Amino acid sequence: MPENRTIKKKIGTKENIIKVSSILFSEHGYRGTSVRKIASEVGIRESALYNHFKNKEEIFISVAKEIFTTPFSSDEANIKESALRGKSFLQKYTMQYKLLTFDKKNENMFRLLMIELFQNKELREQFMNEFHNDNIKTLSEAFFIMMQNSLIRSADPMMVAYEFISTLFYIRLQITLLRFDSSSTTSLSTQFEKHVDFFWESIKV
Amino acid sequence: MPENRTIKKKIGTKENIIKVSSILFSEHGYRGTSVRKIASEVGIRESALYNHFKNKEEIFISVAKEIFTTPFSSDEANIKESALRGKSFLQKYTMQYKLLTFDKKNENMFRLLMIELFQNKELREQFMNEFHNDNIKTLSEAFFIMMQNSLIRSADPMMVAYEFISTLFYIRLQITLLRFDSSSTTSLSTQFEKHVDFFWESIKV
DNA sequence: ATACAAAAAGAACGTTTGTTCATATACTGT
DNA sequence: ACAGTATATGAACAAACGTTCTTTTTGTAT
Repeated sequence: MPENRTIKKKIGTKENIIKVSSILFSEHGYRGTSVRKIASEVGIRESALYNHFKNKEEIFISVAKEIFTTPFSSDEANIKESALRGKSFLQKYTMQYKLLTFDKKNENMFRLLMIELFQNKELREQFMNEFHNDNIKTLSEAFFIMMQNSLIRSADPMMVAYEFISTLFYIRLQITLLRFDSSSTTSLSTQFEKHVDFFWESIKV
Repeated sequence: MPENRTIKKKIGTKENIIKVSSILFSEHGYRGTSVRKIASEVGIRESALYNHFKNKEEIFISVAKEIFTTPFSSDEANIKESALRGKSFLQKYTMQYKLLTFDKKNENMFRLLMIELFQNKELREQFMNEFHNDNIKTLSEAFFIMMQNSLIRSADPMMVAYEFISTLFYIRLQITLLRFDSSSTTSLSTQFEKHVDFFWESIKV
């Protein structure tokens, strides 16, 4: 059983299609990506695609599945403990967010999300629910704990979480935009840390 | 000379094309809008379009011009005075931003911007320059004045402006998303005001 | 080696796309 | 009323699109 032939050739065609498609979709969008382009990039004819997927939309669905499957905040259980550390919790959280921003795969998926957001109702709902609400939930819990322990001033935890996450999102969008044009992100890369500093000064008691 | 025939019929065809196109583009994007669809919506044949525009892209350019021509902050001169009023300046600024968010025309242009942002390099640059930097410039000036007059705590004015504008943007994006699906925005519509309140509490001295 | 299933190729299909061109109609100034 | 220009029409085009066939090749289990 020759597992992998030369270097890493014998990767399944189906996975290859998804991989190639995720790059193309995240660069040119759904409409801007033709099945012929996908096929040629995979190295097969377009008709061969249909041995693996029913149609183009099914390919997109397979790709889009990965948009929201981010292993973010793997340790939800011990939020209560880490939230007690106040600022360093925010720093850790932000660092994870920054990592996603610069991670090639997550970057592509974020770009795809932005491109198709207004073209795909399901994506819109997932953005509002999973992407937004999950983050708000996690953060507001942490802020609530900080308030209980008088680490930060009293306010609506959801509101504070909203304020915190919105800036993270905006930084991520700008960085993703710059990187799409291969522009320098040096002036923005420290924005994450500066945001935490500013925000902590804003809420600390 | 019969100026306007029945009600307001004799509006020029060219303006009509732009008007119709701006709606279609902002709903389905550039690729998702065909010249035939535009023509039929205007009430002419697709060939007649080419009497007014060289090609499809020229139509888009005419539409896209209106994205950044927002009569925002009409009174840039008296920023120094209004900034002295501290929080009420932020409230006024935010109210203008909120108005744009809910204004049908500006809403469409914002949506178009978001849809085409990753498909159009020129749009990306304009977003970073005009859309972002102009706002940062205006706001940072105001914050600088507030600091000079000890209305707010000392910090990098650009940084403070960035923090302030990023949340405005995020609220706008979410509202635009919800309104696109005709969903209720009641829970979000007060977010603008709450943001100003929270932010002022964060920076006031 | 043979048989069978999976995957790829090649050709073709019906649409839709943006655009062009020759022709017809409508409007405007003299 | 007439000429000239601007605008609309209808037909046609070449190219690209997603998809569906039939046929060939490949890989695998017996």
